[in-house]
Amino acid sequence: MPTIKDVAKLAGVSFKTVARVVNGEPSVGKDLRERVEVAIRELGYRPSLAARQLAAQKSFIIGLIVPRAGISYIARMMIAVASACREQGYQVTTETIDWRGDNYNAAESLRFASRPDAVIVAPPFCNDAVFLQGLADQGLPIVRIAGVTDAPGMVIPVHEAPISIRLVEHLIALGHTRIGMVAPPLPIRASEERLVGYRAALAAAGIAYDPDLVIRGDFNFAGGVRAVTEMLALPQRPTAVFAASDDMAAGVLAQAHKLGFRVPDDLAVAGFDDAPLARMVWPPLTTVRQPVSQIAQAAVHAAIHQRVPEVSFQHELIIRGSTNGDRQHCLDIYAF
Amino acid sequence: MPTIKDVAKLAGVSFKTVARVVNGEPSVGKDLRERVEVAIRELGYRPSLAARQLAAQKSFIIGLIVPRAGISYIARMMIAVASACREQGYQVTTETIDWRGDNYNAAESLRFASRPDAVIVAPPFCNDAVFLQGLADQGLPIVRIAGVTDAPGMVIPVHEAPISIRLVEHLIALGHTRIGMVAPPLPIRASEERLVGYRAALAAAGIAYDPDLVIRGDFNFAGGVRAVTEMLALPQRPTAVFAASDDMAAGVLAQAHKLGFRVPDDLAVAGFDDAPLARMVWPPLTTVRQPVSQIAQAAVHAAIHQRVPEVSFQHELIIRGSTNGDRQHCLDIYAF
DNA sequence: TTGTAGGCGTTATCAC
DNA sequence: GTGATAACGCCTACAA
Repeated sequence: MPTIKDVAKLAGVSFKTVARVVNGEPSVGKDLRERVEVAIRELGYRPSLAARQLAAQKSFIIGLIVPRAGISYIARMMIAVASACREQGYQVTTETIDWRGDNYNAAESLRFASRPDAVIVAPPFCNDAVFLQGLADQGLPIVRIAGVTDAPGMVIPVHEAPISIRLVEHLIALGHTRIGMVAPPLPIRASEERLVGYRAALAAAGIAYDPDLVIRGDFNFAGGVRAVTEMLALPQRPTAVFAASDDMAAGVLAQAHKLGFRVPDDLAVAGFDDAPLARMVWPPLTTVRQPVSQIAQAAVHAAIHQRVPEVSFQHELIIRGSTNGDRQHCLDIYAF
Repeated sequence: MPTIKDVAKLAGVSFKTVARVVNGEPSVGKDLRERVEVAIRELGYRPSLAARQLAAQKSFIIGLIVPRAGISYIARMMIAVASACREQGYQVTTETIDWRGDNYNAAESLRFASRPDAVIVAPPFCNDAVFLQGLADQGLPIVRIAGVTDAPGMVIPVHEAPISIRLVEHLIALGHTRIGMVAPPLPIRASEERLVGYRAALAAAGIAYDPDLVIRGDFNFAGGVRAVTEMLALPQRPTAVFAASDDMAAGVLAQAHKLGFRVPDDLAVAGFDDAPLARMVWPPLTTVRQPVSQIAQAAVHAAIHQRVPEVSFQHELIIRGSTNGDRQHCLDIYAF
């Protein structure tokens, strides 16, 4: 493995000049710069991360903290964060925290061996003040994706109420007036806006809010199954259900099938996330696609430059067979 | 951040003694060792990875190369490899390669900035000799998960024929004689054994092999849709379909629904992988669970010690509503 | 614009 | 058993 000195020798310059070229500093003569670049290519030189880390007292690593549940959103986030980091010459190390219910091993999990320069914290941990304080105490700059509570760290704001309104408006436009909601587990998280949007859309359409039609789930398949079972047993059952995640929507769908309801004729179903799953159930799910890669880019930028960029994210309403009756398979390859 | 010298000063020993304690070398007196351990705890000292990397000329990092498609298998593999590495004091960096069809950017993708000490290569790349040679040329030790072709690197052998036989036997025991197969895309990969097992089980039961009933898919949902469409149009249609992945099985299932076939009454369906998806479609899929974490552990061991451990892996047949008629939701939380 | 000295926190080598 | 001393490859000063 060639070192900076090998390059310097071959190019006939001091190693500091090579370092300047490598780091893109402007103060290098054109001819020297070219000689150095040729030598670098010749030798296939790549700077040693370890040496840079040691000398610069920076790791060039961004930590990413995600839950172990909810694969598709995580996978998308991991991939998006990784590629955003790479563009900036950084690496990612992902810390996957077991999250079952509310019982997870907080700050202790976070003794990153790699000593990241900053950490990006995804939901739901981005709203756990104790957990975040533990990170802050380690002196780590923190970026919270979709943070809503009062806690240490920069926040990448994500607002889901407007798109949720549009989704419910879509259901209302189809003629539904009894619309159930499988809501997010806890009020203290960004996803609560999905419920807020639901209520706003109903109100705007002059439909009374019926608390019996709102049941909180746990973002898992099982939560959807349970919630819809309960709803369908009501004297005035819903004719449409909006689940706050695709996993829960899949539970709603499966249970509807099991109970013999036809979708969307007897019961319309909509989800949230546009997980791969959404296209693989039958009928495919109407849902909302999150701008994950934009969010990831903003988070990485904030992590590296200690400043949240000013951007607004564009969610997308995706209408499929589970609501509008146009029963086609979605055969596109899933784009992360 | 305390250094080894801070610890040494506090403990009143030379920093080399501290290093000996940290690295678990036996040649340290009992009293000194305890003094050092106390000092380490006192200061919350953790050795700097960067410095170790630089001095030892090792990165303590294992590279993992996975395709971008097929989320659940990847996610499980990533998590399993990461935790196996952590147990050994190593880190992982995952390189996700875009793989659509056969057109991926091979060796170029692999200039790991982190200079891993070894790389673990998952399917399908583990059977691409050119690709692997590119890695080998970089001087990287290679571990191939489920490698079957002749190529550089150690191989973690995975055999899927026996469990495939059991799966098809299960279908035969239910009375099926016309059993279709949505086969893996290419013969040159470990998953081909799924087809081999299919044929072996049919032969053992005295059922003639009908090439019309075997259609190769691409491991994606769309492949399952296409394959089953073709099969169901045959003069003598199958009454059961074994798809070589859960994604394809989901395609089979969705298309069966769309065409009005009842599952499993009109058509039984089975998959492979036990992806989260398998429990979220209706009816839930009969499938095969891969021992991913055992495989990952073996691979990590091989990567670190340059030697493949002698282990055999235990696949598991999981029977659900898509074949046996016991139509229950599987509500367990997915265990990676 | 270019080059030199010193140090970052470990491991490895060799004395004691 | 224990402890100096020299690397490891690069960056940050400062000097020329």
